[in-house]
Amino acid sequence: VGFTLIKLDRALLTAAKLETIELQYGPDETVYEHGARAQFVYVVDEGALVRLRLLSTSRSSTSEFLFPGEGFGFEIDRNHRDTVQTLKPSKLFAARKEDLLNAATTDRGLAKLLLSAAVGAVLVAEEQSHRLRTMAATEHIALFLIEMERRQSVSRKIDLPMTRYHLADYLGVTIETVSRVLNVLQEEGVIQCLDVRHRQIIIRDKRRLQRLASDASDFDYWRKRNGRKHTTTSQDSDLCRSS
Amino acid sequence: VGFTLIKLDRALLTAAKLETIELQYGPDETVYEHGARAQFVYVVDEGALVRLRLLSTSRSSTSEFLFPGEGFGFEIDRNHRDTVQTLKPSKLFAARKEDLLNAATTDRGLAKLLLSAAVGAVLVAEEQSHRLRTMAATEHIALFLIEMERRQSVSRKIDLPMTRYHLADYLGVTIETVSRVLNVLQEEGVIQCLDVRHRQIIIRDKRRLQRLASDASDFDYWRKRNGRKHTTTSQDSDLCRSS
DNA sequence: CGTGTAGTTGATGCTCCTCAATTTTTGTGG
DNA sequence: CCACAAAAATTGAGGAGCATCAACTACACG
Repeated sequence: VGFTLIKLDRALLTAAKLETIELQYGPDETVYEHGARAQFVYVVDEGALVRLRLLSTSRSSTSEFLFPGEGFGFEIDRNHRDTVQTLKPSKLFAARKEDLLNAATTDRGLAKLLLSAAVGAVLVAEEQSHRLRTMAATEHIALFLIEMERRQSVSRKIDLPMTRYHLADYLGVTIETVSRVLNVLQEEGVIQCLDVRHRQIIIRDKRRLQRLASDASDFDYWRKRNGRKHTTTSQDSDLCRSS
Repeated sequence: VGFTLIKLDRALLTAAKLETIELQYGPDETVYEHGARAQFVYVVDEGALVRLRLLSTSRSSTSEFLFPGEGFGFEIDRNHRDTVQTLKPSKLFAARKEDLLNAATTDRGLAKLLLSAAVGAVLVAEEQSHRLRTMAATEHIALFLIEMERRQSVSRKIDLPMTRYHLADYLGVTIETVSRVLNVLQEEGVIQCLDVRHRQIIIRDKRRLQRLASDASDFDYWRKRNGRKHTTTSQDSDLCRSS
């Protein structure tokens, strides 16, 4: 799954042949904030970023994470509705939104690409809604790990550049739950954590992880405390082999 | 909030000046199914519909409800990814997707409208994700009622044409929870149900409902069972008067 | 070496789901 | 119009799943 407030990507900006500016950021810097003028659109070249909403009183809500090749920042209105921050040192390409829109009015192929990008972003956002409605914490985290592996293409090793807070806000659970689930996944040998902060992970049993992503009802992080709940000895009920 | 897989609406189709077909449906009929060829885009003229995904094993997941003036059915790919069904007798206008796209290539204003519609759909879908992440059942249902009132413009009286199943799948809770919450809202005098099936509702205390939509921690449907939990006498904590 | 931040771990119980029984409504044929 | 069955909605008991709060550990950075 790619992403974003209109799913721009590197291919789109290349197709548009726009003048681009190269931007370098350190860790934990803000690219733009909620309310800022939306003059540019961006594509990630290196690094990792997070797109979020600042909420009134309580904590923020993470909309998505951004990796190389993925774009963000396109708005129809004059101002940004979200905030984007770097998670580690990052390199971006920025192009003027006006230039992109102008190019789209003359180049029909580009206009169609732009529309496809927007429709793609709707599909991704609706998929996320669907997951939040139906998936339990363990399933959700398992699926997240699988997608992180796909998006980072550095085979098998996953780098989680975000904090537990970002991760928890994105998945709709608490940081404690994320911590516990990752811990049990490691104890069970499904994943292996390389560093102390558990931000580098290797998937050891991808099949199992995929099964957990579609149904984790026989696998929960409190199992060790309570003992099992389903004693039906169905440790591999073959019904969910969808993906 | 309007909606949809690219937020088409009546204004957009009018602007496009396309040839449209008028369609009449009875209750519980299917407009199109998942996988069907996506040849047309639609706008609701009368009635109410539901857009959903059919899931593999378990029950379906409701993406949104559609009311007069709202559009649906736009796809970039050749096939529909969702299913749309009527909730009651409905009248639709349909236009050829090809005609719309062709019109957009010659009319730049229309192309921009189309793009705006798509970006608007992203915003709505992300808002929905945000709610599913952060809101509790009572808050979610309260907000749903408020939005239904806004969208139906027939002042104060809300018509809920969907079943409890659709409602529950849309909000990410069970039908029992929906039933219980509506019941307590009625007992508390916040709403009043006109018919036996609780499908016609009048909002009696909109302020209270708005407060519940942003924080229902001092109001829950099991309060009568357990007694209160927060005895802090903060019955109107003015901090959230955002909308 | 303290201080701060990120993350873990444990105890407790709220929130809501699950399952089952019941009631109400709708639809159908006599 | 009235049985009858099927569907929709309500209601209750009980407990699963996860949040909350608090204490704790480990590293990072002056």
